[in-house]
Amino acid sequence: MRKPTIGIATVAAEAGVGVGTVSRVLNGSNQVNEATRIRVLSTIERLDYRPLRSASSLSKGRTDAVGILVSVITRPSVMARLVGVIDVLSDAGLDAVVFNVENRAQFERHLSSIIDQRRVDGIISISLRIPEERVTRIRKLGIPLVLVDNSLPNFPCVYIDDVAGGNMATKHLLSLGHRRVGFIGDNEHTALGKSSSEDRYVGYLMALEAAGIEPDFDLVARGPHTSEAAAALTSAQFELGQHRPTAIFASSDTLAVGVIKAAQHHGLKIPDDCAVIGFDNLDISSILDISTVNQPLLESGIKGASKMVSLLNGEIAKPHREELPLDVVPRGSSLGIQRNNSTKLYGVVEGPIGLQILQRGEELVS
Amino acid sequence: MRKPTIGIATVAAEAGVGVGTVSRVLNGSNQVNEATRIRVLSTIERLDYRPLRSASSLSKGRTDAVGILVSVITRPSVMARLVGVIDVLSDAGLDAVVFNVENRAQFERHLSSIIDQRRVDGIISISLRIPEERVTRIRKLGIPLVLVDNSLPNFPCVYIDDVAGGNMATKHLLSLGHRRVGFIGDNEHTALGKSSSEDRYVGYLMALEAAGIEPDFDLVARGPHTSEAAAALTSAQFELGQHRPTAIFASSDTLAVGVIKAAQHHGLKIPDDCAVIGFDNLDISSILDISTVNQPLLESGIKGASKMVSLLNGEIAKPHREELPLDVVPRGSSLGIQRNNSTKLYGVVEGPIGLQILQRGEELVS
DNA sequence: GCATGCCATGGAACCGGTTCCGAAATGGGA
DNA sequence: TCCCATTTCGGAACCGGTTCCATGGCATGC
Repeated sequence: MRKPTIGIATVAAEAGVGVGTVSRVLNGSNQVNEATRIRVLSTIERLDYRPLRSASSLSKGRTDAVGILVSVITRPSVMARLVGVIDVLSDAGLDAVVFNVENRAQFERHLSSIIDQRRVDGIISISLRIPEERVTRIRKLGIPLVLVDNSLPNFPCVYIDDVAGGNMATKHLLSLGHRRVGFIGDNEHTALGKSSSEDRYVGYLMALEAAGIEPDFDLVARGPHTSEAAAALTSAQFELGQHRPTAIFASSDTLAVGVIKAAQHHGLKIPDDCAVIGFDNLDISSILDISTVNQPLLESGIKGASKMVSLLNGEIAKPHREELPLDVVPRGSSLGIQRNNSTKLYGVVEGPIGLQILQRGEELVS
Repeated sequence: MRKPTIGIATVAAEAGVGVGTVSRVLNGSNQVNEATRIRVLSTIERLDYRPLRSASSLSKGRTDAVGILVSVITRPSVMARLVGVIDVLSDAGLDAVVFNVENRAQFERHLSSIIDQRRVDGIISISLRIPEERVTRIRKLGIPLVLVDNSLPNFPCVYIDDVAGGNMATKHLLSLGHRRVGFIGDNEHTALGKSSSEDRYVGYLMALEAAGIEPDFDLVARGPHTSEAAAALTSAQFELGQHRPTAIFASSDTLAVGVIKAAQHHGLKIPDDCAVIGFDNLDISSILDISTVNQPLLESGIKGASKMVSLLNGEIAKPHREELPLDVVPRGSSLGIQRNNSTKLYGVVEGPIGLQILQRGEELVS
C-alpha cells in the first residue's frame, strides 16, 4: 500500500453505503436513517477518517474563511477591534485569516493576494482606507466587504464620527475654562489612507470656532503615533512661555501619555497647569487617570463581523451603516482634585499627577 | 449563459494551449516557451481570470495555511508574539488563521476543528499547553506543531526559562538588601494548562533559599491576571503591619501595576517603602518606570514561525528547541532616586512614584 | 540521412468532497 | 391488492486546479 489515504469513498465502502450517504451524515442532513447514520459514524470513528477542508471548499464553492486586513495590529485600539472580529467569526464557524498591514506596499500585496487568489469568502478591513481602484474591483467582483472604523459608500460599515469626537473632547476642555487649547495629532495613518487624527482635528477647530476662539497654529502639531513623539511636540509648545497652551487635546491616548510626560518634564502640574484629554479609552488611560473620549472598540469588531456573517448567509447586513456612540470620560488629567467621589487619599495628598494617577481609588476588592 | 465561471480550461481554450501549459505558467515553471507564456498571461489578463485557492489546495494536497492558537489574545505579551508569527508567515506566503482561546471549552473546540478538519498545514501554539491526548494525536497524525512560549518533547519550540526568570527578579530585589520579599502571581493561566506564573514562583523560592531566607507564605498570593486583582492581594499584604513585605515580585508587569496602585493606596512610597519588579517588559512598564524582566516577545513569534516555515518546506527546524535569553531591566520602581543618570527634575522633586514615573527623562527628541 | 535527446506541450487522470437525479423501499389509503 | 407519496439511498457528474506521461518538433552528432 502506498496511499493509505482515507477518503469518503473508503468510509462508504467500509460502511456498506454510498458516498452520498456519508456526505449527508457529515453535513448533518436529516435525510438519513438513524441506524445508517450510526453505522457510518462508527465507521468514521473506526477508520479515524478526517474530511479534507479544501475538497469540501472546492465543491461547495466557498472557503468558509474571511480575510481580515488590520492596520498596524500592535496599536491597542486596533487590537481590541480585532478580538471582537475573531470571536464572532469563530462562533460562526468561519476561519479568521489575518493580514497585518504596516505599510503601503504590504497593503497592496495583501489586497492582491486576497482578491486575486480567491482564498477567502469576504474581507473585513479594520481602520484602513482601501484605495479607490481596489474598491472598484471588489465591487465589480462582488466580494463581500465590511469596513470597521471606516466608511465607504454602499458597503456595510461600523464607524464613529471622529469629527464629533474631536469636537466633544475640545468642548470638554473649553467648558473647564481653557482658552488656549493645543492639539497633538499623528500623521502616520495618512500613509495608509485613514486619518482619524485629521478628522478629530477638524472637530477641534469647530469647537474653537463655536467658542469664538481664533485658532493658534503654534498650538497644533503632528508626528508619529508614539508617546515619545508626542512628548517632543508638546515640549515645543510648552516652551512658548506665556503663549503656551493651558490644555491639550491629544488625538489618541497613546499621544496623551506623551503629553503628560512632557508636562512633567517642564514641571507643569496636571491638570492645574495644563489639562489633558486623549481619545480611545485604552487601558492605559484608565491606569494613568487620563480623561478621554470613549469609543466602543470591541463592539465595533463584533458588529462588523456580524455583518459579514449575515452577508455570507446571503442576508443583508441589518443596520447597513452603523455609527457607534462616543462619550467623554472625564478623569483626573482634566478635572483634577476638585473632582468629587475621591477616596480619602485623594483630597489629602497635594502633588503632581503621577500620584493622583495611581491613587485614584478603584475600590480594591478584597 | 448561466455560468460565466472562468476556469483554467477557459483560459487554455482562449489562448489556444492546453490546461497543463496554463497551470505551468501560473506556477512559474520554466518549462514554458517565452512566447507562449506571454500569450497565456495576456489571455489571463483579458479574461480577468483568478485561480481558485481551494482547487489548487486540493490537488496540491496542502492548504498553505497555518493555524495559530493563542491564549487570551488581548494580553499584550501574547499580542507581541502573535505579530511576530503573522509577519513571518505572511512573508512566506502562508495564511495565518488565528484562533483565540479564552477558556478550556473553546480550546478543545478549536483543537478539534483544526485537527479533524484538516484546514491547515501546521499549528503554532502560543502560550498554551496542549492537553496530553491531543499531543498524542497530533504526533500520530504527523501534523507539524511548533510551540511558542512553551515546550513539549520532540516538537520544535521557543521558550524561556521562567524559573530562572523568577530567580533573577527575586535576586535583584534581594541584592538591594530586601529580606521580606513578597510574590504576587496569577492563577488564570492554569485554566489553560500553562503557568508561567508558577514557574516564576519556583524561581522566587529558589532565590530565597539561596539567600538563606525562610519563605513567608503570608507574602505569597495569587489571583486573576488583572491589575485590580493584584492590587487587592497586595493590599492585604500591606496590612500585615511590621510583617509587610518591603519588596514585591509580581509575576507580570500587569500585576506590578496593581502592586503599585496598592502601595500608593497605603501611602507607601516606591521604591523606598516597597520596591517592585514585574516581568515581560511591556510598554506599560517602561511608561510607569517599573523594573522588570525582559523577554524577547516579538522575537519568540518570529523564531517560532520560522521553524514552522522550515517544517513545511520539509526541512528540519534549525535549532529544534530554542531558549531565549532573559535580563533584568532595573528601573525606578526598585532602584529609585539613588539611581544615576537622572534628569534634573529627578533629584529635585521629592514625591511618590507616580511623579518619578512620568518624569524619568527619556530624552525628548525635538 | 538517421539515431539521440531535449524542450515545449496537450490532455487524461486525479485530488476528495457535494449534489442531484433516479430508484428502491416503506407505508398508508382506497 | 394496487397506487401513490414519502423516506432513504446509490452513484455519476462535477468543482477547478496539478501532475505525469506521451507526443511532436527540432537541433545535434555521427
